[in-house]
Amino acid sequence: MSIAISDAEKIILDALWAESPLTAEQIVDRVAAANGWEPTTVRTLLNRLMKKEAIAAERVERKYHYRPLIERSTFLKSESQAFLGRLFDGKLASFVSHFAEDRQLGAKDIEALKKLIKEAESD
Amino acid sequence: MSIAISDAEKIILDALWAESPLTAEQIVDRVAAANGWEPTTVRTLLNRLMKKEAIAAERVERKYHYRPLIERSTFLKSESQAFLGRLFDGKLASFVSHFAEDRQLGAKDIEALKKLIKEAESD
DNA sequence: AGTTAAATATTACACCTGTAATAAATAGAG
DNA sequence: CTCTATTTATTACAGGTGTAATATTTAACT
Repeated sequence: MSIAISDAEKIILDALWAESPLTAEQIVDRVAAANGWEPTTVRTLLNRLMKKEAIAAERVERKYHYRPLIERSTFLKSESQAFLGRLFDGKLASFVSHFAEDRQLGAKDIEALKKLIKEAESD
Repeated sequence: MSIAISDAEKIILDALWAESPLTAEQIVDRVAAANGWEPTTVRTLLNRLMKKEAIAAERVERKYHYRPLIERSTFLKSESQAFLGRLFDGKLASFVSHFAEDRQLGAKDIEALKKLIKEAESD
């Protein structure tokens, strides 16, 4: 089941992936207002992430300095794989195809895809 | 928040998308063993899907005949959008790019992507 | 009409998640 | 040494989810 990070927990991880280590207070500053959270909510999420060993903390004076233990790219990869597996039989092409059918493919997406293909082929 | 169908519920929906209407018993036959579920578990999931109005049932004699109320493609679309939004800022290209970086793009994927691009452009 | 078998409906229960409030520890101020 | 402010830790609580067991309804049989 991948790494089982909840949506709320991921917001904390995002902050730590952007910059770390951070103290609890700094994390509160970065995410609480934007999500309408009380500081205690952020603390709870930090504790849960600790328990899951998704982050670690080092005590410096009286404050903890938190840093991520799992890498962003690892997380994205496992979530992506879980998503494709769950809905599209693990196949990227099925997913993109479904997307295209729905006419949700924008010009920008097409440009990006072309570039990726070129890179993948020249490799 | 899309349609909020849980993983277990989706397994039931998959059966109904493949064929419908089906009776509870027929659904049990199709999914229980494969998932290690008791028949009552399947009933519970059917009831929850009813409450969510994801499926409907018609009583024929003494059995209900279930059918999906949400379309598979609608569901896939909303799940896909939620996934891209949650992890890749809503951008398909970011997702594919992350995928490519990881060298998870297979020859088959590239073929499929090329075809899609051609179709999208000739459109 | 009473009993049984089949089907459906209700209830259960633990764990996860979102969202905190409250309690405890500890360092610094007086 | 005691009080207070800061920080961390513990507890809470409702709703969703996985996974069922039990209870009720109902149609059919004797």
